[in-house]
This record gives sequence, structure tokens and C-alpha cells, in this order.
Amino acid sequence: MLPPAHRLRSSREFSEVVRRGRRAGRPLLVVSVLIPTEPSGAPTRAGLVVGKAVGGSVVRSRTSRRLRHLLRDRLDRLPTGSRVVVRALPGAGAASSAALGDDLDRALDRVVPR
RNA sequence: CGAGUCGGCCGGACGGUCGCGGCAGUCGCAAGGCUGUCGAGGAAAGUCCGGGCUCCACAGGGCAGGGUGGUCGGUAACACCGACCCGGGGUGACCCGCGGGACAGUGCCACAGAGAGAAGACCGCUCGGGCUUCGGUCCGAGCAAGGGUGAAACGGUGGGGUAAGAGCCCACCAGCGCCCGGGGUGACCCGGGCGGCUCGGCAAACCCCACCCGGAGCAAGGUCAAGAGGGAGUCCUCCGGGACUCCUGCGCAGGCGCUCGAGGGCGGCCCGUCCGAUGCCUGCGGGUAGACCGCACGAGGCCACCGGCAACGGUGGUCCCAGAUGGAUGACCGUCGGCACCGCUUCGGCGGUGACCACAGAACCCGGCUUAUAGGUCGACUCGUCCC
Repeated sequence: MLPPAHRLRSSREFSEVVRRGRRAGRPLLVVSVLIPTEPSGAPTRAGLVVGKAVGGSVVRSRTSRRLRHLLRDRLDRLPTGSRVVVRALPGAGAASSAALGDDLDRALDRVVPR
């Protein structure tokens, strides 16, 4: 888990970010980001989607733990107050942390304005 | 030393950097910080049985339905466990058994075969008669020993008997039924006697018998705030607020009813019985959830001693051991260990390479069962061979 202040908690927020946010796909994952119109002091919040297509429960848990650690180190790259959802694609279960981090970096590059 | 049987345990280790959740303490108005401590499994899995717990209007009788099925014990309970009995397998340790009833009734027994149940005569055996090319062949009567079919053909061996034969008769054996004696709590076992001379299998076919079973499930269920409002979220904003979406003992419309009772519960049906009034039914629109409790001290783990063949029980001591809720229990790096492959080898090993490291992730909690599982380790026992 991320610290409570940085978590997305409800199903409604997840679908909102995925539906209305900017999206960037990579072979292993898809990143959706919803950036507030005006910068605010609110914390950046994130959530993961790791579905059954990724693998069994052991594989899913391992994948989401890896993604969580990778995402934590990159939260400061997003404007404060933005919300982000990372969805793992079927290949993610077999990927190493390094490969996942690579895809995550490239996706964020395309989604975040500089 | 070799082959094997049964059971128990472990299932990566250490270090570094960065992190997460619970609890306790402490600092702080608060957000949060700091310190300490704990933090996945033997199957957490499949969700197949059994219970605890919670709610329901205490759940009664009959029918229907479901389950169990050697005996005795263990247990909260079980379809589980232990010991024993019976049958089968193994030289043995030991293993396997869906193990009540086939004289309560109904039904089925494929293929092959003449015949699959109070069955049957294909080859065959015997006697009589006809024909004969003297090899046989046809008709009638008797028979079921031998052959053949089959998973299974209705006792076996020997003798008597006969035209040939047959429990037709006799002896022994097997089997069935009944009786007596002995052992065992019991399933059952041991011994003896008598009887008709003989009776097949399938109940995981219907069925019969005995015993057991109320339903729904932690999204169970409860507490708190608001009082026609409240809560959650998004967007806009002139920061006063406004708009929209969703949820809810909420709303709107129509209907029925308040002891002459709408409607409903007691799993299904019947009987019976109970509940029942700002209540109930129908339609419209709307379906993954405000916070907290339940929620982790329990049929609990470990260690002694006692009882018991054992499963297990009793007494005493000691320990506190996950509790998340978009869901913690970890991520990365290094060293070691193991495995596979390659090279070298003085056969002891040495070096290198490898996105090689079993099955698998708690969600109310326990007891089981079943299934998955790389590798390692310990113990008891059996058989064979050799040595002393």
C-alpha cells in the first residue's frame, strides 16, 4: 500500500481517471493521468489495476507490489493534485522490475506536460 | 551394502538501501512524527463435509427430500480419527475395501453361447427301429458324464449304481440353514451336533431397514450522527456559493387493509401454529456500500506429569502468535547455498555460464477431507546378502 494520503480509494475515482484522463499505452502497462486545471496543494494520488489476465493470485500480488514500489519513486514527477491509474497488461506478470520501470518511465514522459 | 514399507519435520540463509500494515508507548490543537514490537501456508488453495458465532416469527406432527452405512471407542460435530473384526493382496514390514439387506417385492446380466434362473442340449453318450456302397446315415426314446461358449453354466473328490447317466445312493470336504457349548462390551471367532442333499451375481438399478438433518449466512448482524433531510463524488466560481451524478429508515403515482385483518413466517406440500398496522402490495427511476463494532484469547500454541494399545482426555506450568478493506505482510542489490549445462581433471574435485530456484497469497473463526508441491532431512520397521 501507498501511504493513505496518496491512495485512490473508490471505484468511482478509478473509472473517472481511466475515462477522462490522458492515457499512454506501453507493451506491459497503460498509464492514465488526470491533471487538475489549476495547481493545488492536494497530494498526488495513485491506484493500480492488475486483473486476472496478468496471472494467478501469486503473480498478481507480486506484480502489483513491484509496480507500487516503482510508482512511489516517480510520484514527484507528476503535478501535485493529479491522479494516476496504472493498469498492468497480460505480459506484466512475467516482466522484471527493470522492464516494468522502463515502460513506466516512457509512459509518464508522454503523459506529463513539461 | 542393496531392495522396500510406514511416519514426522523443513521447504532457501545472511547482509545492505528504500518502503507498508496492526498494536503499545510518547510528542503534537491537528495532520502526522518518533521509539518498541508483531506481520502468510502446509496446503493460506478446491469450497467437498462438520461445527462455533449471528439473525429469523424457537423451528411441532405427517409426507416428500438429502445424508450416513462392519463393530467398539474418540470428539463440539463429522462423510474425520483410532483400535479391532471380516474379505482381498504381499515372503515380510505393511497395503487395499462405495464393508447393512438379494427368502419383502420389481428389475437387469452386453458379446459369445443350445441355455443367464425353479434355465438348457450344439458336439456328444446309450438303447430300439429303418436304410446301407458296412465307412456311416435317418427316425424315435432316454441322458447330461466328457468337450465347447462365457466374468459367471448351480457343488468337489472317490466309490456304488446304470443301457448310458445323474445327490439317484454312500463317505469325506466345501457351502447354506438351525441348535448346543465356550470366548469377546461388540462386529465376530473356536468346537460339536442335526437337516433338505445344493440354493448365481448386481442394491454406485429401483427399493427395504436403522440412524441423522430447521433455514440463511460476517455483504450474518449490531451501534452512532442527521430528522427530511443527510452522506459521497465531480465540475464551475465573482470564494458568498451554485450546478450535476450517485446512495439511503428518502420520493412520486395507484391499489389493499387495520381484529369481520391486507400481507407474511415456520426450507417444499398438508395439518397445525405464530406474527401482523403512519402497515403491506404494484409501478416509475435508481444497485458494489458513511464511520465504527463484529474482528482475533481461541474446541489456542508449547512443556511436563497422570489415565488409555491408540485416537484422545485430565491436571499443572508457560506464552500472546497477521488482521488488510483498490486490500499491508514487500521491492531492489550483493554474498552464500542448491540445480542444469559446458570445459578441464591426478576422478578427490576445480573453473565458467544461466531474466534457473517447488506448489502456492489470509479476508469471521475453528476441526477434517481432497488436490498441487523442486529439493532436503530425521526416525521406526521388513526382506535379501556379506562380515564378526
